Amino acid sequence: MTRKSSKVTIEDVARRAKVSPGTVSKVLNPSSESGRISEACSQAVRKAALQLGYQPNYHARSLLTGKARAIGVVLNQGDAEENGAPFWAPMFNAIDTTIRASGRHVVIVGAVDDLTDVANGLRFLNEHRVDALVIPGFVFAAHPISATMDSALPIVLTEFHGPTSLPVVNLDDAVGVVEAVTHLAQLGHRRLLWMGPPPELHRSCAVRRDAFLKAVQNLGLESTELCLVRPRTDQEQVAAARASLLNFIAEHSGFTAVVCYEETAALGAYAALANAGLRVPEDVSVIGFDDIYAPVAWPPMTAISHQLQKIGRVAALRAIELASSDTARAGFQQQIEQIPSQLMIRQSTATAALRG
Amino acid sequence: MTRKSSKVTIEDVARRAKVSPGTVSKVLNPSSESGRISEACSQAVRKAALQLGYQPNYHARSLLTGKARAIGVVLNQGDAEENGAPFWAPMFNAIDTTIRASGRHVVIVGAVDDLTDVANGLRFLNEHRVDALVIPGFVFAAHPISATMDSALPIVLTEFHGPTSLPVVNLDDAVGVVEAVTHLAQLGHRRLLWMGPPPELHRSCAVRRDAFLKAVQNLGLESTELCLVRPRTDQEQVAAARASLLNFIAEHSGFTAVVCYEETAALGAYAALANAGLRVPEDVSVIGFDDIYAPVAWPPMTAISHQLQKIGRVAALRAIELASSDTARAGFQQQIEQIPSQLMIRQSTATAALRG
DNA sequence: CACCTTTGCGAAAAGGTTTTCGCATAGGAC
DNA sequence: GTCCTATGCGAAAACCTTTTCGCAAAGGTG
Repeated sequence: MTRKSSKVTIEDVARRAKVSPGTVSKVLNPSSESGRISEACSQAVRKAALQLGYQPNYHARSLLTGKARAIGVVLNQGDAEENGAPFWAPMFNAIDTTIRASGRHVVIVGAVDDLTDVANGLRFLNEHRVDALVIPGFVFAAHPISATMDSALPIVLTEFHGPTSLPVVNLDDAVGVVEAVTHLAQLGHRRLLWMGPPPELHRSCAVRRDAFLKAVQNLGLESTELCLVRPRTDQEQVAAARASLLNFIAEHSGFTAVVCYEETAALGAYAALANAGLRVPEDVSVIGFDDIYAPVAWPPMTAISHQLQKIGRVAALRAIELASSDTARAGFQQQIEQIPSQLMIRQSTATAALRG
Repeated sequence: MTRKSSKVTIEDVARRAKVSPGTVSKVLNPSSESGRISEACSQAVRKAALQLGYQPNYHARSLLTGKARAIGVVLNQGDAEENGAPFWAPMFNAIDTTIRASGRHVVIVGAVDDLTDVANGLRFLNEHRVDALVIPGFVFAAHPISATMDSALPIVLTEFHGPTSLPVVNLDDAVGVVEAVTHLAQLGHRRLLWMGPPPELHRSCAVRRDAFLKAVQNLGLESTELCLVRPRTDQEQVAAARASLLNFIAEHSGFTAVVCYEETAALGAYAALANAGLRVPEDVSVIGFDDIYAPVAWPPMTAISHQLQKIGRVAALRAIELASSDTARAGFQQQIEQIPSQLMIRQSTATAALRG
């Protein structure tokens, strides 16, 4: 158990096992079929390596093979102000697990909205010679990747809706919304309320709202709409949604269920309904979107899941695939993967009350 | 703008600028004082590098210098079940920002509770020859680092309370609890309720509770205690806390404020109080701990911040420091940094009501 | 004019691994 | 006993950068 404190090289192992460095390499990387090794020799080498605590030098290997066996990931940290965007934690979780399961590792670069920072991160990833890249669409949209990146590097985009020939993994927002409306219809709800920011604000605002309106129409229901202002922080969003709905309730009535563009709006709805003396779900059912905060609301919130874990896993899988296929970049045909959003039914939805 | 698609080496640049590779290196890394370069030559090299889109090979450099200019980070992903522990997102955010600001990068390994996984990650980090390591205490406690890691590698622990000679960055749980009790006393509260798991469950359970009890005593207040069961998921914790408090209220009364071991308990308290017909904060004040969910509760929850960002930043700083000082490991004297938890006052605390 | 100093740049080694190529030895066949 | 083959292992090149050392040329001084 002699452990040389610092750097033990392949040569040290070779000396101890009384073989050549090349032989040690062959024993330790049985992949290459260039030359067989006797069992005795193999044993000796392995023993020496163990005794010396040998660990191959990652950089030497990567330098030679040209492969880093690493995948670069750019992550959206949101603003430093907000408490760190708990949003992408599940996604990173999935990416990391998937990539490490493939024997690779993750080199990560957090992207603040600051663009020079993004550029730095990308340059870094490129110098690192990672085998592939996973990039959130908003970063890609904002930064001219091609200028800094080796164009031969496989790239997978998440949540990107512009024109591109790169493989993309997107959330299909509409599926879950349709599920939600259907779920409400089955519970006997006839008059629904949509709460969300103006559709112009962002593509997803329009998509989710359109899906809602279309589903309502298809099922022969009625709907009203409450258009929200949208402050930046989560806390302000809750407060704004609450205030809006409270105003709205004072003048309108008749809806028995609310579907929200996002969770913070739904949390605001919880508060507004309580203040208006209405119970969730006995008087009004509420459905949120994203499914980060929903489980800890009371009652536990029925919500449409953003499927962050699934998106992360699929994106990582795609990246691994591209990284390993040497015939890579064969993908003339673009691959767009749509991950369906999914309704998670909890306890904020129930049979429609008879309200007028 | 001729961009050779793939690998352009320092030699290519040298050829184009009609100088030697060594000269190119000297121009591009002005750090080394071994030999001055004429302005004309410098210009030519820079131009050639730009035209070719040269980017130095990270692995070649690291192999030579023996330094990766990278810091390894092990992160607690919690169980795959839970939706990805939004908990550590702010901490990673801070670590990443700090490390990248120092010109290094982050090699990350997510630690599921699975120990063989941790071992793999650690081995990986070691092969990678990172310059320092940031490891959560629970991982360190569970895994015999010394066996796999080069012992010369600087390591910084976060949230570790066992005996060790390694530098540690911990949260000082007590400070915020004292602030919280003081805050309540100033608002006129005299009878407080503590809600938390049994103190034996975990060190932090005892520490926070003890701080609470001592503060109550010092300020001449009274307190009761509600001991909670603690299921694994956040959703179940909310439900359990709610049920417990609802029972408790039926038999006891007289407290005007609740201090909770964690946020999920506080969210449960919100729900229980509402169901019991008590308003927050008019009838009862509530204080939570961690400050992840607190901002989106309604009313926005006064909570003790776990200071994840600060812990991350300080740990990263310490790691960078150890990585750069070549005299490193000089630290005979252990450095324990205590980050004070901090009360974030929002709207779930108010002047004490007159309840009996 | 000769010699010395300074300045600018090239040559080459080092760093640790992988892999190809070729050599040597052992075993079998005739 | 000789020749051939198969098998096991060593030598050395290649990967790309950094850095030391030394050389050469230019400029200044005696």
